[in-house]
Amino acid sequence: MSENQFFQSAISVNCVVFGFDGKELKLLLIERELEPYKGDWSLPGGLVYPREDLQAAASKVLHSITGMDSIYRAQLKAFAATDRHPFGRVITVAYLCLLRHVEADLTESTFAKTTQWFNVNRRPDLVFDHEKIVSAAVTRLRENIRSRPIAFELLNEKFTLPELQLLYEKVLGKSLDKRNFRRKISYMDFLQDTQEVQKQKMYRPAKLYRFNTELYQEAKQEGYVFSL
Amino acid sequence: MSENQFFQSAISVNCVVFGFDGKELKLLLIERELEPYKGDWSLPGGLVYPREDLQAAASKVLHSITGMDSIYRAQLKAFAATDRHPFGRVITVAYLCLLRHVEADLTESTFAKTTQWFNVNRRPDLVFDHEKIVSAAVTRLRENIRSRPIAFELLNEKFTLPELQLLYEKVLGKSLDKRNFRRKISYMDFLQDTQEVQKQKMYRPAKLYRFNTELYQEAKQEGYVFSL
DNA sequence: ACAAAAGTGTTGACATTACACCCATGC
DNA sequence: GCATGGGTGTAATGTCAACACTTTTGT
Repeated sequence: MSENQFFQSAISVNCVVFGFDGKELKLLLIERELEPYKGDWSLPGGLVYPREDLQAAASKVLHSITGMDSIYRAQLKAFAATDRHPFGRVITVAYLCLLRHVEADLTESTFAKTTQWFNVNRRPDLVFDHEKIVSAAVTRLRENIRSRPIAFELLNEKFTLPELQLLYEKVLGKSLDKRNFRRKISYMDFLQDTQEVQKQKMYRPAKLYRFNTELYQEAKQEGYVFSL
Repeated sequence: MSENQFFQSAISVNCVVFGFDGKELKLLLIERELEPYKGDWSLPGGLVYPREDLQAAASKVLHSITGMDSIYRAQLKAFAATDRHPFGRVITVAYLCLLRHVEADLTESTFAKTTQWFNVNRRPDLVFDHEKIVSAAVTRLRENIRSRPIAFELLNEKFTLPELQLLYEKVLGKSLDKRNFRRKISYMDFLQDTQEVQKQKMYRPAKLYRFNTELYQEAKQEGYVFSL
Protein backbone atom coordinates (compact mmCIF):
# COMPACT_ATOMS: atom_id res chain seq x y z
CA MET A 1 0.00 0.00 0.00
CA SER A 2 1.25 3.44 -0.87
CA GLU A 3 -1.23 5.22 1.32
CA ASN A 4 1.28 7.73 2.63
CA GLN A 5 0.65 10.04 -0.26
CA PHE A 6 -2.97 10.18 0.89
CA PHE A 7 -2.48 10.61 4.63
CA GLN A 8 -1.28 14.21 4.38
CA SER A 9 -4.47 16.19 4.81
CA ALA A 10 -5.90 17.94 7.81
CA ILE A 11 -9.49 18.05 9.02
CA SER A 12 -11.07 21.03 10.69
CA VAL A 13 -14.48 21.93 11.99
CA ASN A 14 -16.18 25.28 11.69
CA CYS A 15 -19.23 26.37 13.58
CA VAL A 16 -21.81 28.71 12.14
CA VAL A 17 -23.36 29.86 15.39
CA PHE A 18 -26.70 31.63 15.18
CA GLY A 19 -28.34 33.54 17.98
CA PHE A 20 -31.36 35.77 18.38
CA ASP A 21 -31.36 38.82 20.62
CA GLY A 22 -35.09 39.38 20.40
CA LYS A 23 -34.68 41.72 17.47
CA GLU A 24 -32.21 40.37 14.92
CA LEU A 25 -30.71 37.08 13.84
CA LYS A 26 -27.13 37.09 15.01
CA LEU A 27 -23.95 35.34 13.98
CA LEU A 28 -21.04 34.66 16.30
CA LEU A 29 -17.63 35.50 14.86
CA ILE A 30 -14.12 35.61 16.21
CA GLU A 31 -11.15 37.81 15.55
CA ARG A 32 -8.38 35.32 14.87
CA GLU A 33 -5.52 35.09 17.31
CA LEU A 34 -3.57 32.61 15.19
CA GLU A 35 -2.14 32.48 11.70
CA PRO A 36 -3.20 32.35 8.99
CA TYR A 37 -5.17 35.59 8.70
CA LYS A 38 -4.38 36.61 12.28
CA GLY A 39 -6.53 39.58 13.26
CA ASP A 40 -9.19 38.97 10.63
CA TRP A 41 -12.73 37.83 11.30
CA SER A 42 -13.64 34.20 10.86
CA LEU A 43 -16.01 31.51 11.95
CA PRO A 44 -15.01 29.80 15.16
CA GLY A 45 -13.36 26.51 14.39
CA GLY A 46 -10.21 24.53 14.67
CA LEU A 47 -8.16 21.65 13.41
CA VAL A 48 -9.23 18.20 14.50
CA TYR A 49 -6.73 15.83 16.05
CA PRO A 50 -6.29 12.54 14.17
CA ARG A 51 -8.01 10.61 16.96
CA GLU A 52 -10.62 13.22 17.74
CA ASP A 53 -14.29 12.88 16.93
CA LEU A 54 -15.78 15.68 14.83
CA GLN A 55 -18.78 16.31 17.04
CA ALA A 56 -16.48 16.44 20.04
CA ALA A 57 -14.22 18.89 18.26
CA ALA A 58 -17.21 21.10 17.45
CA SER A 59 -18.36 20.92 21.07
CA LYS A 60 -14.90 21.90 22.24
CA VAL A 61 -14.90 24.93 19.96
CA LEU A 62 -18.35 25.95 21.13
CA HIS A 63 -17.49 25.51 24.77
CA SER A 64 -14.28 27.45 24.47
CA ILE A 65 -15.98 30.55 23.09
CA THR A 66 -19.30 30.52 24.93
CA GLY A 67 -18.71 28.52 28.09
CA MET A 68 -21.79 26.50 27.17
CA ASP A 69 -22.27 22.76 26.69
CA SER A 70 -24.84 20.74 24.81
CA ILE A 71 -25.47 23.32 22.15
CA TYR A 72 -27.62 22.31 19.20
CA ARG A 73 -25.46 21.45 16.20
CA ALA A 74 -26.15 19.70 12.93
CA GLN A 75 -23.67 18.90 10.23
CA LEU A 76 -24.06 21.36 7.40
CA LYS A 77 -21.63 20.33 4.73
CA ALA A 78 -18.00 19.58 4.04
CA PHE A 79 -15.96 22.26 2.29
CA ALA A 80 -12.87 20.95 0.62
CA ALA A 81 -11.60 23.19 -2.18
CA THR A 82 -7.94 22.40 -2.68
CA ASP A 83 -6.89 26.01 -2.28
CA ARG A 84 -9.07 26.92 0.66
CA HIS A 85 -6.24 26.89 3.22
CA PRO A 86 -2.75 28.30 2.65
CA PHE A 87 -1.03 25.67 4.83
CA GLY A 88 -2.09 22.67 2.80
CA ARG A 89 -5.09 20.48 2.20
CA VAL A 90 -7.57 21.16 4.94
CA ILE A 91 -11.06 19.81 4.58
CA THR A 92 -13.49 21.47 6.91
CA VAL A 93 -16.80 20.16 8.12
CA ALA A 94 -19.18 22.97 8.92
CA TYR A 95 -21.78 22.70 11.66
CA LEU A 96 -24.92 24.74 11.95
CA CYS A 97 -25.24 25.67 15.62
CA LEU A 98 -28.08 27.32 17.50
CA LEU A 99 -27.94 28.68 21.00
CA ARG A 100 -29.68 30.94 23.45
CA HIS A 101 -28.00 34.24 22.89
CA VAL A 102 -28.19 35.39 26.49
CA GLU A 103 -26.57 32.28 27.91
CA ALA A 104 -23.32 32.71 26.02
CA ASP A 105 -20.46 34.16 28.01
CA LEU A 106 -18.14 35.59 25.41
CA THR A 107 -15.48 36.51 27.94
CA GLU A 108 -14.66 32.81 28.16
CA SER A 109 -13.00 32.78 24.75
CA THR A 110 -9.60 31.14 24.79
CA PHE A 111 -8.45 30.99 21.19
CA ALA A 112 -9.89 34.23 19.90
CA LYS A 113 -8.73 37.79 20.43
CA THR A 114 -12.36 38.82 20.54
CA THR A 115 -15.64 37.04 20.09
CA GLN A 116 -18.61 39.04 18.98
CA TRP A 117 -22.19 38.81 17.79
CA PHE A 118 -22.98 40.41 14.43
CA ASN A 119 -26.22 40.90 12.62
CA VAL A 120 -26.20 38.16 10.01
CA ASN A 121 -26.71 40.75 7.29
CA ARG A 122 -24.13 43.20 8.56
CA ARG A 123 -21.10 41.08 9.16
CA PRO A 124 -17.48 41.81 8.38
CA ASP A 125 -15.72 40.07 5.49
CA LEU A 126 -14.66 36.61 6.49
CA VAL A 127 -11.47 34.69 5.79
CA PHE A 128 -10.97 31.41 3.89
CA ASP A 129 -14.22 30.27 2.26
CA HIS A 130 -16.24 31.25 5.30
CA GLU A 131 -18.56 33.48 3.27
CA LYS A 132 -19.68 30.40 1.35
CA ILE A 133 -20.12 28.47 4.55
CA VAL A 134 -22.26 31.19 6.10
CA SER A 135 -24.39 31.44 2.96
CA ALA A 136 -24.98 27.71 2.98
CA ALA A 137 -25.85 27.82 6.68
CA VAL A 138 -28.33 30.65 6.25
CA THR A 139 -30.00 28.74 3.42
CA ARG A 140 -30.13 25.57 5.46
CA LEU A 141 -31.54 27.36 8.48
CA ARG A 142 -34.21 28.92 6.29
CA GLU A 143 -35.16 25.52 4.88
CA ASN A 144 -35.14 23.70 8.18
CA ILE A 145 -36.89 26.19 10.43
CA ARG A 146 -40.12 25.54 8.57
CA SER A 147 -40.01 21.77 8.88
CA ARG A 148 -38.28 21.20 12.21
CA PRO A 149 -38.80 22.65 15.67
CA ILE A 150 -35.37 24.27 15.86
CA ALA A 151 -36.41 27.87 16.44
CA PHE A 152 -36.82 27.00 20.12
CA GLU A 153 -33.08 26.40 20.37
CA LEU A 154 -32.66 30.13 19.80
CA LEU A 155 -35.24 31.29 22.33
CA ASN A 156 -35.33 31.18 26.09
CA GLU A 157 -37.01 28.18 27.61
CA LYS A 158 -40.04 30.39 28.11
CA PHE A 159 -40.82 32.64 25.19
CA THR A 160 -43.68 34.67 23.82
CA LEU A 161 -45.44 34.22 20.51
CA PRO A 162 -44.43 37.68 19.25
CA GLU A 163 -40.80 36.68 19.87
CA LEU A 164 -41.25 33.43 18.03
CA GLN A 165 -42.95 35.10 15.11
CA LEU A 166 -40.31 37.79 14.83
CA LEU A 167 -37.61 35.12 14.78
CA TYR A 168 -39.38 33.38 11.91
CA GLU A 169 -39.70 36.66 10.08
CA LYS A 170 -36.01 37.43 10.47
CA VAL A 171 -34.94 33.99 9.32
CA LEU A 172 -37.35 33.80 6.40
CA GLY A 173 -36.82 37.42 5.45
CA LYS A 174 -40.49 38.23 5.14
CA SER A 175 -43.30 39.28 7.40
CA LEU A 176 -45.95 36.82 8.45
CA ASP A 177 -49.61 37.25 9.28
CA LYS A 178 -50.03 37.27 13.03
CA ARG A 179 -53.39 35.51 13.13
CA ASN A 180 -52.42 32.80 10.66
CA PHE A 181 -49.15 32.23 12.47
CA ARG A 182 -50.86 31.91 15.82
CA ARG A 183 -53.54 29.61 14.48
CA LYS A 184 -50.89 27.11 13.39
CA ILE A 185 -49.23 27.42 16.78
CA SER A 186 -52.51 26.73 18.53
CA TYR A 187 -52.69 23.30 16.87
CA MET A 188 -49.32 22.36 18.35
CA ASP A 189 -50.12 20.74 21.66
CA PHE A 190 -46.43 20.56 22.49
CA LEU A 191 -46.32 24.35 22.72
CA GLN A 192 -47.69 24.94 26.16
CA ASP A 193 -49.02 28.05 27.76
CA THR A 194 -47.11 28.41 31.03
CA GLN A 195 -49.77 30.63 32.63
CA GLU A 196 -47.07 33.20 33.13
CA VAL A 197 -46.59 36.48 31.37
CA GLN A 198 -43.54 38.39 30.25
CA LYS A 199 -42.07 40.92 32.65
CA GLN A 200 -43.95 44.12 32.21
CA LYS A 201 -43.09 46.67 29.64
CA MET A 202 -45.28 49.71 29.24
CA TYR A 203 -47.99 47.83 27.42
CA ARG A 204 -49.91 44.59 27.53
CA PRO A 205 -47.62 41.71 28.59
CA ALA A 206 -47.39 38.64 26.39
CA LYS A 207 -48.06 35.11 27.58
CA LEU A 208 -45.10 32.83 27.99
CA TYR A 209 -45.01 29.49 26.21
CA ARG A 210 -42.76 26.48 26.51
CA PHE A 211 -41.71 23.87 23.95
CA ASN A 212 -42.40 20.46 25.46
CA THR A 213 -39.87 18.09 23.93
CA GLU A 214 -41.51 14.93 25.24
CA LEU A 215 -44.91 15.82 23.83
CA TYR A 216 -43.31 16.73 20.52
CA GLN A 217 -41.48 13.40 20.34
CA GLU A 218 -44.70 11.53 21.07
CA ALA A 219 -46.56 13.38 18.34
CA LYS A 220 -43.68 12.75 15.95
CA GLN A 221 -43.79 9.01 16.68
CA GLU A 222 -47.42 9.04 15.75
CA GLY A 223 -46.71 10.57 12.38
CA TYR A 224 -47.05 14.27 13.13
CA VAL A 225 -44.95 16.45 10.84
CA PHE A 226 -43.88 19.87 12.07
CA SER A 227 -44.64 22.68 9.67
CA LEU A 228 -44.70 26.43 10.06
CA MET B 1 3.42 26.07 13.93
CA SER B 2 3.14 22.44 14.89
CA GLU B 3 0.67 21.60 12.17
CA ASN B 4 2.31 18.31 11.26
CA GLN B 5 0.35 16.43 13.86
CA PHE B 6 -2.78 17.54 12.01
CA PHE B 7 -1.73 16.83 8.44
CA GLN B 8 -1.94 13.06 8.79
CA SER B 9 -5.46 12.32 7.66
CA ALA B 10 -6.81 11.05 4.37
CA ILE B 11 -9.89 12.16 2.48
CA SER B 12 -12.06 9.86 0.42
CA VAL B 13 -15.23 10.17 -1.58
CA ASN B 14 -18.00 7.63 -1.74
CA CYS B 15 -20.81 7.61 -4.25
CA VAL B 16 -24.28 6.38 -3.43
CA VAL B 17 -25.45 5.71 -6.97
CA PHE B 18 -29.15 5.22 -7.52
CA GLY B 19 -30.77 3.89 -10.66
CA PHE B 20 -34.23 2.83 -11.75
CA ASP B 21 -34.82 -0.12 -14.04
CA GLY B 22 -38.49 0.67 -14.61
CA LYS B 23 -39.51 -1.57 -11.74
CA GLU B 24 -37.30 -1.06 -8.71
CA LEU B 25 -35.00 1.55 -7.21
CA LYS B 26 -31.48 0.25 -7.64
CA LEU B 27 -28.17 0.84 -5.92
CA LEU B 28 -24.80 0.38 -7.57
CA LEU B 29 -22.26 -1.54 -5.51
CA ILE B 30 -18.82 -2.91 -6.14
CA GLU B 31 -17.00 -5.97 -4.96
CA ARG B 32 -13.73 -4.59 -3.66
CA GLU B 33 -10.54 -5.45 -5.45
CA LEU B 34 -8.32 -3.73 -2.90
CA GLU B 35 -7.67 -3.98 0.79
CA PRO B 36 -9.14 -3.42 3.23
CA TYR B 37 -12.13 -5.74 3.00
CA LYS B 38 -11.04 -7.09 -0.38
CA GLY B 39 -13.85 -9.18 -1.86
CA ASP B 40 -16.60 -7.57 0.19
CA TRP B 41 -19.32 -5.30 -1.13
CA SER B 42 -18.97 -1.57 -0.74
CA LEU B 43 -19.98 1.74 -2.19
CA PRO B 44 -17.82 2.88 -5.06
CA GLY B 45 -15.33 5.42 -3.87
CA GLY B 46 -11.69 6.15 -3.44
CA LEU B 47 -9.06 8.16 -1.69
CA VAL B 48 -8.62 11.73 -2.83
CA TYR B 49 -5.17 13.03 -3.76
CA PRO B 50 -4.01 16.02 -1.71
CA ARG B 51 -4.36 18.32 -4.72
CA GLU B 52 -7.51 16.76 -6.11
CA ASP B 53 -10.92 18.39 -6.05
CA LEU B 54 -13.68 16.36 -4.39
CA GLN B 55 -16.19 16.75 -7.18
CA ALA B 56 -13.55 15.72 -9.66
CA ALA B 57 -12.69 12.69 -7.55
CA ALA B 58 -16.35 11.71 -7.44
CA SER B 59 -16.62 12.15 -11.20
CA LYS B 60 -13.56 9.97 -11.69
CA VAL B 61 -15.07 7.21 -9.57
CA LEU B 62 -18.35 7.44 -11.43
CA HIS B 63 -16.68 7.41 -14.82
CA SER B 64 -14.49 4.48 -13.96
CA ILE B 65 -17.39 2.22 -13.04
CA THR B 66 -20.05 3.35 -15.51
CA GLY B 67 -18.18 4.88 -18.42
CA MET B 68 -20.48 7.89 -18.06
CA ASP B 69 -19.71 11.57 -17.56
CA SER B 70 -21.74 14.44 -16.16
CA ILE B 71 -23.73 12.32 -13.78
CA TYR B 72 -25.95 14.13 -11.27
CA ARG B 73 -24.27 14.30 -7.87
CA ALA B 74 -24.95 16.29 -4.75
CA GLN B 75 -22.92 16.26 -1.59
CA LEU B 76 -24.72 14.21 1.02
CA LYS B 77 -22.66 14.43 4.15
CA ALA B 78 -19.21 13.87 5.59
CA PHE B 79 -18.64 10.73 7.62
CA ALA B 80 -15.68 10.95 9.91
CA ALA B 81 -15.87 8.51 12.82
CA THR B 82 -12.33 7.98 14.09
CA ASP B 83 -12.57 4.21 13.77
CA ARG B 84 -14.29 4.01 10.42
CA HIS B 85 -11.17 2.95 8.49
CA PRO B 86 -8.59 0.43 9.69
CA PHE B 87 -5.66 2.21 8.01
CA GLY B 88 -5.99 5.47 9.89
CA ARG B 89 -8.08 8.59 9.96
CA VAL B 90 -10.04 8.72 6.75
CA ILE B 91 -12.82 11.22 6.45
CA THR B 92 -15.17 10.44 3.62
CA VAL B 93 -17.50 12.77 1.82
CA ALA B 94 -20.51 10.94 0.45
CA TYR B 95 -22.24 12.01 -2.74
CA LEU B 96 -25.78 11.19 -3.74
CA CYS B 97 -25.66 10.28 -7.43
CA LEU B 98 -28.46 9.66 -9.89
CA LEU B 99 -28.09 8.20 -13.34
CA ARG B 100 -29.98 6.60 -16.17
CA HIS B 101 -29.72 2.94 -15.40
CA VAL B 102 -29.53 1.80 -19.02
CA GLU B 103 -26.70 4.11 -19.94
CA ALA B 104 -24.26 2.66 -17.45
CA ASP B 105 -21.74 0.24 -18.89
CA LEU B 106 -20.64 -1.81 -15.93
CA THR B 107 -18.00 -3.68 -17.91
CA GLU B 108 -15.94 -0.50 -17.82
CA SER B 109 -15.08 -0.94 -14.16
CA THR B 110 -11.41 -0.59 -13.46
CA PHE B 111 -11.02 -0.71 -9.70
CA ALA B 112 -13.73 -3.21 -8.83
CA LYS B 113 -13.77 -6.96 -9.26
CA THR B 114 -17.46 -6.68 -10.13
CA THR B 115 -19.92 -3.86 -10.28
CA GLN B 116 -23.56 -4.67 -9.88
CA TRP B 117 -27.00 -3.16 -9.42
CA PHE B 118 -28.96 -4.27 -6.34
CA ASN B 119 -32.47 -3.54 -5.25
CA VAL B 120 -32.02 -0.90 -2.59
CA ASN B 121 -33.93 -3.02 -0.12
CA ARG B 122 -32.16 -6.27 -0.94
CA ARG B 123 -28.54 -5.37 -0.83
CA PRO B 124 -25.62 -7.27 0.65
CA ASP B 125 -24.01 -6.14 3.89
CA LEU B 126 -21.62 -3.31 3.26
CA VAL B 127 -18.17 -2.61 4.65
CA PHE B 128 -16.96 0.36 6.73
CA ASP B 129 -19.86 2.61 7.70
CA HIS B 130 -21.45 2.29 4.29
CA GLU B 131 -24.74 1.09 5.72
CA LYS B 132 -25.09 4.42 7.49
CA ILE B 133 -24.17 6.28 4.34
CA VAL B 134 -26.77 4.42 2.28
CA SER B 135 -29.45 5.05 4.92
CA ALA B 136 -28.68 8.74 4.92
CA ALA B 137 -28.78 8.81 1.13
CA VAL B 138 -32.12 7.03 0.94
CA THR B 139 -33.55 9.49 3.44
CA ARG B 140 -32.16 12.45 1.54
CA LEU B 141 -33.47 11.14 -1.77
CA ARG B 142 -36.91 10.69 -0.23
CA GLU B 143 -36.87 14.26 1.09
CA ASN B 144 -35.57 15.82 -2.08
CA ILE B 145 -37.57 14.01 -4.73
CA ARG B 146 -40.69 15.82 -3.55
CA SER B 147 -39.23 19.29 -3.70
CA ARG B 148 -36.77 19.10 -6.58
CA PRO B 149 -37.05 17.80 -10.12
CA ILE B 150 -34.42 15.10 -9.66
CA ALA B 151 -36.50 12.05 -10.58
CA PHE B 152 -35.83 12.87 -14.22
CA GLU B 153 -32.14 12.13 -13.68
CA LEU B 154 -33.17 8.51 -13.18
CA LEU B 155 -35.42 8.23 -16.22
CA ASN B 156 -34.69 8.20 -19.91
CA GLU B 157 -34.86 11.54 -21.64
CA LYS B 158 -38.31 10.50 -22.84
CA PHE B 159 -40.41 8.78 -20.22
CA THR B 160 -44.01 7.89 -19.54
CA LEU B 161 -46.14 9.06 -16.65
CA PRO B 162 -46.68 5.51 -15.34
CA GLU B 163 -42.87 5.18 -15.16
CA LEU B 164 -42.54 8.47 -13.32
CA GLN B 165 -45.28 7.59 -10.90
CA LEU B 166 -43.85 4.16 -10.18
CA LEU B 167 -40.46 5.73 -9.48
CA TYR B 168 -42.06 8.09 -6.96
CA GLU B 169 -43.88 5.19 -5.36
CA LYS B 170 -40.69 3.17 -5.02
CA VAL B 171 -38.74 6.08 -3.54
CA LEU B 172 -41.47 7.19 -1.17
CA GLY B 173 -42.47 3.65 -0.27
CA LYS B 174 -46.16 4.21 -0.76
CA SER B 175 -48.66 4.10 -3.58
CA LEU B 176 -50.02 7.29 -5.08
CA ASP B 177 -53.34 8.09 -6.67
CA LYS B 178 -52.96 8.07 -10.44
CA ARG B 179 -55.40 10.86 -11.18
CA ASN B 180 -54.12 13.17 -8.48
CA PHE B 181 -50.52 12.52 -9.50
CA ARG B 182 -51.27 13.28 -13.13
CA ARG B 183 -53.21 16.41 -12.31
CA LYS B 184 -50.15 17.88 -10.59
CA ILE B 185 -48.02 16.89 -13.55
CA SER B 186 -50.42 18.60 -15.92
CA TYR B 187 -49.75 21.94 -14.22
CA MET B 188 -46.03 21.61 -14.91
CA ASP B 189 -45.52 23.27 -18.25
CA PHE B 190 -41.91 22.13 -18.31
CA LEU B 191 -43.06 18.54 -18.64
CA GLN B 192 -43.82 18.35 -22.31
CA ASP B 193 -45.79 15.81 -24.26
CA THR B 194 -43.47 14.69 -27.06
CA GLN B 195 -46.35 13.49 -29.27
CA GLU B 196 -44.67 10.11 -29.30
CA VAL B 197 -45.72 6.93 -27.59
CA GLN B 198 -43.79 4.17 -25.92
CA LYS B 199 -42.82 1.17 -28.05
CA GLN B 200 -45.74 -1.16 -28.09
CA LYS B 201 -46.36 -3.75 -25.50
CA MET B 202 -49.49 -5.85 -25.66
CA TYR B 203 -51.71 -3.06 -24.41
CA ARG B 204 -52.35 0.61 -24.84
CA PRO B 205 -49.06 2.47 -25.32
CA ALA B 206 -48.23 5.34 -22.98
CA LYS B 207 -47.40 8.84 -24.14
CA LEU B 208 -43.80 9.96 -23.86
CA TYR B 209 -42.93 13.14 -21.97
CA ARG B 210 -39.78 15.16 -21.70
CA PHE B 211 -38.44 17.35 -18.87
CA ASN B 212 -37.57 20.72 -20.37
CA THR B 213 -34.74 22.13 -18.27
CA GLU B 214 -34.89 25.61 -19.77
CA LEU B 215 -38.60 25.99 -19.12
CA TYR B 216 -38.13 24.71 -15.59
CA GLN B 217 -35.34 27.20 -14.92
CA GLU B 218 -37.49 30.03 -16.22
CA ALA B 219 -40.37 29.05 -13.99
CA LYS B 220 -38.00 28.75 -11.05
CA GLN B 221 -36.65 32.24 -11.66
CA GLU B 222 -40.18 33.51 -11.49
CA GLY B 223 -40.74 31.96 -8.11
CA TYR B 224 -42.19 28.59 -9.03
CA VAL B 225 -41.49 25.91 -6.44
CA PHE B 226 -41.45 22.28 -7.55
CA SER B 227 -43.63 20.01 -5.45
CA LEU B 228 -44.91 16.51 -5.98
C1' DA C 1 -57.26 58.68 28.74
C1' DC C 2 -53.48 57.60 25.94
C1' DA C 3 -49.79 54.90 23.86
C1' DA C 4 -48.20 50.57 22.57
C1' DA C 5 -48.24 46.09 21.50
C1' DA C 6 -51.10 41.56 22.57
C1' DG C 7 -54.65 38.94 21.26
C1' DT C 8 -58.72 37.18 18.48
C1' DG C 9 -62.57 34.93 13.71
C1' DT C 10 -64.42 34.78 9.33
C1' DT C 11 -64.49 34.32 4.48
C1' DG C 12 -63.04 33.07 -0.17
C1' DA C 13 -59.59 30.84 -2.91
C1' DC C 14 -57.01 27.10 -3.66
C1' DA C 15 -55.09 22.45 -2.96
C1' DT C 16 -55.81 17.70 -1.69
C1' DT C 17 -58.18 13.53 -1.29
C1' DA C 18 -61.16 9.84 -2.59
C1' DC C 19 -63.19 7.41 -6.00
C1' DA C 20 -64.82 4.24 -11.07
C1' DC C 21 -65.11 3.86 -15.70
C1' DC C 22 -63.82 4.04 -20.69
C1' DC C 23 -59.84 3.73 -24.08
C1' DA C 24 -56.23 1.94 -27.13
C1' DT C 25 -53.50 -1.62 -28.33
C1' DG C 26 -51.67 -6.65 -29.44
C1' DC C 27 -52.92 -11.01 -29.63
C1' DG D 1 -63.35 -9.88 -28.48
C1' DC D 2 -60.54 -10.17 -24.63
C1' DA D 3 -56.79 -9.03 -21.63
C1' DT D 4 -53.89 -5.38 -20.04
C1' DG D 5 -52.53 -1.35 -18.35
C1' DG D 6 -53.30 3.90 -20.07
C1' DG D 7 -55.97 7.68 -19.48
C1' DT D 8 -59.74 10.85 -17.67
C1' DG D 9 -63.42 14.29 -14.02
C1' DT D 10 -66.03 15.57 -10.06
C1' DA D 11 -67.41 16.44 -5.41
C1' DA D 12 -66.16 16.95 -0.53
C1' DT D 13 -62.84 18.30 2.52
C1' DG D 14 -58.89 20.59 4.32
C1' DT D 15 -55.50 24.19 4.12
C1' DC D 16 -53.92 28.90 3.34
C1' DA D 17 -54.21 33.90 2.73
C1' DA D 18 -56.25 38.16 3.49
C1' DC D 19 -58.15 41.21 6.46
C1' DA D 20 -59.51 45.07 11.33
C1' DC D 21 -60.80 45.61 15.70
C1' DT D 22 -60.75 44.91 20.86
C1' DT D 23 -57.93 44.03 25.06
C1' DT D 24 -54.47 44.75 28.48
C1' DT D 25 -51.06 47.05 30.60
C1' DG D 26 -47.96 51.28 32.37
C1' DT D 27 -47.70 55.96 32.57
